[in-house]
Amino acid sequence: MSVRSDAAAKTRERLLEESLTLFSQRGYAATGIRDILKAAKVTQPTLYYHFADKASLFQALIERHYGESQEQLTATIDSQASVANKLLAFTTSSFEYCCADPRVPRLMFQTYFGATIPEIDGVLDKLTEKRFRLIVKVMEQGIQFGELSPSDPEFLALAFCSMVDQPINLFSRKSRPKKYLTPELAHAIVKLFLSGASIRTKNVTGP
Amino acid sequence: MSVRSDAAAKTRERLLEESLTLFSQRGYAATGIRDILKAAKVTQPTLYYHFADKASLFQALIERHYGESQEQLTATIDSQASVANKLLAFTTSSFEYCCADPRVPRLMFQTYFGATIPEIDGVLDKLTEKRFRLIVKVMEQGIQFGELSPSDPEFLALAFCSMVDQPINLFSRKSRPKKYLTPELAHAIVKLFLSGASIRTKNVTGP
DNA sequence: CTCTTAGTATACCATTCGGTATATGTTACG
DNA sequence: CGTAACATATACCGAATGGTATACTAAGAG
Repeated sequence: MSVRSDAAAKTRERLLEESLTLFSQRGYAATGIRDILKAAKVTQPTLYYHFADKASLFQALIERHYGESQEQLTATIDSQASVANKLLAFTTSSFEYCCADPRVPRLMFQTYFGATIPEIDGVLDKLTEKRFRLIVKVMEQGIQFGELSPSDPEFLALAFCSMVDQPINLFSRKSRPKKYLTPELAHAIVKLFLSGASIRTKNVTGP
Repeated sequence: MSVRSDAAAKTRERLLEESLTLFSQRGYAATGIRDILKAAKVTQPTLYYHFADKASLFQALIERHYGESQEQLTATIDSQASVANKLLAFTTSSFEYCCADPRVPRLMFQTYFGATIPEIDGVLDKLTEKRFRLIVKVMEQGIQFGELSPSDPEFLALAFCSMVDQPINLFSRKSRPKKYLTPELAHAIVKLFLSGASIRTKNVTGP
């Protein structure tokens, strides 16, 4: 790494960092290139030296952060043996990741659930699908090994991901996600998913 | 109703109808006033005769449709006695409402979860809060009357609403929401919420 | 020493945005 | 009949958009 290209990497980094802040706050469409330039203290030709256009900058941003979180998540799940613990690890890890830098989930959810942007469309689809498949696998294991009652693993994954992601989505928009996305909440979600909310009276399945 | 004001109501209606289609597809920011004019076959001064500005048109649109769905939902819940049936009615009713016109939930979720739009901010907050409170009440009843095991009713409502709303949000973006948001899915969600996913082995609470 | 990299500053482009102005027309109601 | 409601057509506004062009510079690399 030469001094020259090292400095270049730093400006590139500054562009990504500042655009993360702005995109996550105002969204892709409402964030002007000039806003980013001002925040990163860079002139317009410089931005177009590092990135082909606005969409490329955005895409680079998404892919970097999604890759990060995906790796972390996979490792955390694999470190656990039982399905219950895998799900708990998935939840707490997702919560922690959100609390560490709420800009990231905020950008993701906002882009995924917000208005369709033609230039960006489909960028997130493959990435979210990958994360979903991770949980489907866990559910399949759970059914196979007798931890979960036999049912559609895709349905279970959808329901569970909903219970995890919706709170992240909601609270990452608030001022203090850390106040809400606690380990206690993670635990409560997993427990509810596994055991349900109803009072269980003499409902025995075993012999 | 005079003939005159009746024709006026029809143009107003046409503006709302076409803007619903466009806003739900492209979102508020990306939908230009000119797009709406072209679709509704109306000139610009006419729009500004009926609505003060773009934001007012949008707000009128939101409030109309949210009011509709809210009334329907409250009535459906009240028509049921047990908590289990209330939750099932809430879910199926929400699904049906989405299938009847996916543009509506699509607009709602997109606006709520999408990028913050200063002119619109807070319009949906009170409305979604109202819907949430509806479910909190049901949970409180369920705990009080011994149908649900004692726990935080707000947490239960959050989890349940997540399981219902996230699929609506996801599938209202697809081409055929009716294929996915079936009564069977509604039933499965309620059952999962009440009974959980784990195999229940000799887990008796009663005497 | 020269060439390339990574930048700056400034100016400009066409297009679109939400919104307004003005002037004209139709038509139903009092 | 006259007036007010509801509409048309056309033209315009300032501001902002994403993106480009030109000219110039600092400095490390070969």
